[in-house]
Amino acid sequence: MFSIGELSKRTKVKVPTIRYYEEMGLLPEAERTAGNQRRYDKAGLERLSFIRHARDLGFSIEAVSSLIELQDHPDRSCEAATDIAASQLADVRAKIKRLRTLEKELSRISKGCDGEGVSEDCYVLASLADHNLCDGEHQKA
Amino acid sequence: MFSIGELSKRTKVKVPTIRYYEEMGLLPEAERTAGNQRRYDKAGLERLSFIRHARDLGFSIEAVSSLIELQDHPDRSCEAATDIAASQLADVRAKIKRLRTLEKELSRISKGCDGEGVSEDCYVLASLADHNLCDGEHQKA
DNA sequence: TCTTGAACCTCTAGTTACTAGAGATTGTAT
DNA sequence: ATACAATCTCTAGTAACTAGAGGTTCAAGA
Repeated sequence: MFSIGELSKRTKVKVPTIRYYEEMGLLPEAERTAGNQRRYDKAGLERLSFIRHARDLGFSIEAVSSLIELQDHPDRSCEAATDIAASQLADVRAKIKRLRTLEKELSRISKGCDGEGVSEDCYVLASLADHNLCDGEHQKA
Repeated sequence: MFSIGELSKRTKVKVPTIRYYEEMGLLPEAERTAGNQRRYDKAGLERLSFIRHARDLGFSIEAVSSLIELQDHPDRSCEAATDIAASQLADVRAKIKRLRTLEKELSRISKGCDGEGVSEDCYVLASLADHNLCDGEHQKA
């Protein structure tokens, strides 16, 4: 059994974040010492590693919650898990796509001004002011 | 002079968001009718277009604020503007890089399970549980 | 001119996933 | 026994909005 600080060190998840996960229900309520401090064992470590891994891959807390639920029921169909992963993948791909559009446009705009002149002549500012100066395919929607 | 609803329609920025921008100082306080409703003119429209354009490119409110400040002073050096743009570009590129790593890993994991089995045998869940099953280069840091 | 209903007003609270800090208590090493 | 790092709970803050309550104003038709 080890303390929350020790768990934090081993998983590289910050102490307040661990408490937060507990509050959110990702981690079960930890056992406590007589003095009310949390104590963890191997199971706690493994679960937190799972969470951290999933979070690192960009899964939302809610998604992680569902994934844990599934992991806790080895006999259930894992369709939901693959769905969640697929949806996360689609999400990531959509974000990449959008960011690439932004990158193109930002890069083009950036190149238009070397920063040595005054605002009035700045291509960066002019581009922002006038949508006609850009490729115009970077709307949010 | 036109209403906030009209401004919203023309810029595709939602009404509450316009009010929010005013509160944040991105938009100057609008003129009001006798009955306290906001009225805008061409200048307001142009400024909001500028904001929307910058936000679409991913600039933070704070960055937009600085950009506006510069635009309001045509005689100042525009170095800050190009710096902001360059930093935003770097940011976008960093995000793309990270997302590409995630995409690779998620895609690999996703392919490992077709969702027809049970949790116990699910490669998605197993990968999350055991970091050794993945390429391991997708930490946050 | 009167009425009605859409549009407007302000204010508060909620969203995501934490982070920071205050003030009090506990664990552990000397 | 004592000191001090680590822990505890609780509140508030972050970014950039969004949603909703409860009340007022504007504009168009009768």
